[in-house]
Amino acid sequence: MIRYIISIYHDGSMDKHKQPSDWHTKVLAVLRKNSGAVSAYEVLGELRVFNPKIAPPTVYRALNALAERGEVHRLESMNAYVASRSLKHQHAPVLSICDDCGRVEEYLAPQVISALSDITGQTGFTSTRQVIELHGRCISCRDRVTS
Amino acid sequence: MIRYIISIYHDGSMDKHKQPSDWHTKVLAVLRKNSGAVSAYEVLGELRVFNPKIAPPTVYRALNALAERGEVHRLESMNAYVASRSLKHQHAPVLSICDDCGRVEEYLAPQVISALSDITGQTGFTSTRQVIELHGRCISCRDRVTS
DNA sequence: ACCTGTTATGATACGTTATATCATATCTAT
DNA sequence: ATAGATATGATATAACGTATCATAACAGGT
Ligand SMILES: [Zn+2]
Ligand SMILES: [Zn+2]
Ligand SMILES: [Zn+2]
Ligand SMILES: [Zn+2]
Repeated sequence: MIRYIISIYHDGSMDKHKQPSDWHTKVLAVLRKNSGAVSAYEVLGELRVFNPKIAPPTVYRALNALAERGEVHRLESMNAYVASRSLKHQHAPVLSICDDCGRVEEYLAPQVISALSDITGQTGFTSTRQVIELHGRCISCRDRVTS
Repeated sequence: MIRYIISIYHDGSMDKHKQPSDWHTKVLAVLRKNSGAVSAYEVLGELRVFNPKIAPPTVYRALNALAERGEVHRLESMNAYVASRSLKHQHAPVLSICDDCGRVEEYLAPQVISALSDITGQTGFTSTRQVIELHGRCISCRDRVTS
């Protein structure tokens, strides 16, 4: 059954919602613009374009929701976030972070995950979340400067 | 050549140093007392026993120095610290963190590290630091509760 | 159309984690 | 002694994250 609903707003709140309330989409767009890590407060700054009064909990709620859906990854070693590159996540990604240019790449590495579960299997530890982050230097940064 | 030095303090500063200034040792002791993650500010709290006026930079300096020497590990996914268990680190450890009891274990896993360098090797990324943290449930917590 | 319980969003305030900066003290070598 | 390098103390503030409560939107039953 399809219902057509005309919402009635008892105050001016409808106006607020013309500039629509889907922050998730906007947060994701900010992250996708960027090839590297973006902090929650950087996202917050960019979203002030749409609403100068936006507050941290709005951003963190969006980031957490997107992370649960696998659309963004939190870079635990940087307290920052990055948009996901690969569509499906069978398992946790390996994230490489170039400390020179900030670029983050994402790899699906079943061998790594299974090597990890070999280890934990021996000890009885049951892992529900894997954080695998590699810091270093990407190939273009290595080519760019002599060292 | 051995030199015997009698330090001369032009003010009362010698008294401050009877309660000696090696915070590194004290920070490490606090972490070793604990089988799990300890936040920098928890360490700070414990060190107030020795000097109520101790400030965050002192603790962070000690933690960073200890981490560089491999005596403690920073748990990036918890913004906390743990004393190292294994004496020598040929390479980055795998850290398992029980989200129930907080216990942290440390594994040396050459297979994991080499699986990781296989991946990055293909892309030209040169990794200088590896963060590998597993969240989940340790065996004693699994046995303790039915689930 | 109304009531009701549930979920999402807005808003305020606060808690936690980390560092910049500058002053002082200590050490080392000359 | 002096000077440069390194470590520590002290203050302030920046950066990151969440608890809490109020309001709004949504969906189901009457
Ligand atoms: Zn991804
Ligand atoms: Zn780079
Ligand atoms: Zn260790
Ligand atoms: Zn446990």
